[in-house]
Amino acid sequence: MQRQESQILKDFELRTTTSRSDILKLFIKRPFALSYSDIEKEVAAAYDRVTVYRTLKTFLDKGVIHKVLDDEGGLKYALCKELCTSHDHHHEHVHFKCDSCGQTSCLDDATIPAISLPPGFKPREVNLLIQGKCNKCK
Amino acid sequence: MQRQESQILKDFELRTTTSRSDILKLFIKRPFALSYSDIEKEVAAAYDRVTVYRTLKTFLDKGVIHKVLDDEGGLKYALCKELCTSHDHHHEHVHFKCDSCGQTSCLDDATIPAISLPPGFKPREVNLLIQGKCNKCK
DNA sequence: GTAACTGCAAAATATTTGCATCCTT
DNA sequence: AAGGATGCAAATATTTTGCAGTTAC
Repeated sequence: MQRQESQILKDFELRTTTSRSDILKLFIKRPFALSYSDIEKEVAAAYDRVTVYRTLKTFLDKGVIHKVLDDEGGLKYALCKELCTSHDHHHEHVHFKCDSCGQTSCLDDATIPAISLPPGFKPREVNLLIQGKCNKCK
Repeated sequence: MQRQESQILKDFELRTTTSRSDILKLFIKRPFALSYSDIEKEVAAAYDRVTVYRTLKTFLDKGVIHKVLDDEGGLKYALCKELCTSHDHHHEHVHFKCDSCGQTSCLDDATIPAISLPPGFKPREVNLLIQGKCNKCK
């Protein structure tokens, strides 16, 4: 069963406002990473640019969404999985960006094998971005 | 022996200009990834912003440097290894960003183990960003 | 000499901040 | 009621484009 927007907001101790609900709905509706401008385009009629910026920042701070690296340098964002709460976070992200359709999706199943680092290096977080052809565009 | 700037430019069939040489020197001098503004700061007195943008773009296009993902979303750049030429490119990048000193370095030795992708996905390029403490800051 | 490169000005984009007003709790 | 959230205006920051003058080959 899919979590409802309002429930998510409550879980993260955020006030329920229409802009937050609407932006959250976007993330639920689209199962891949969204950039700021993707979001802006969808809600521009309803909300101010600044509100979108601030909403995303709040979501990031609270851990509702996480950053997704993009090869172009622009950040994208995606919903954290059910498992993530403010206290318990996943720090391994595997994302796949399709060269054809341009969509970036989270590969929840793929785990990152241990990388042997040079002596003295201590990993805290790992981000893996794979680019290529996705299963729909091959 | 270290490659000279002018030799690198020749190798990539680029005209030798002072701005290109100077920016290339920066990359040689500093063995970690530089952001646009890192570079701008160093050469602002000598060259126009636009020249820096265009020089980086040219270097990227020709394969002299490659993009380095950054957790903040901003792009960084680093020299490609000796092995890379316009024709023969490495498509696996492992980078380590230190939480303390903020420096991002290429881990040339580390290779990325094969990731098992869902059926239908074909990888072309892989970028791995590890964040944590580097060997100097532990 | 000629195509490529650079600098300057300006346009186009992107992001942030201050403040008054409105809304959720 | 009170603090948080929003919208608007405007300040900043970032990146791109056009064009005329300069330079490497």
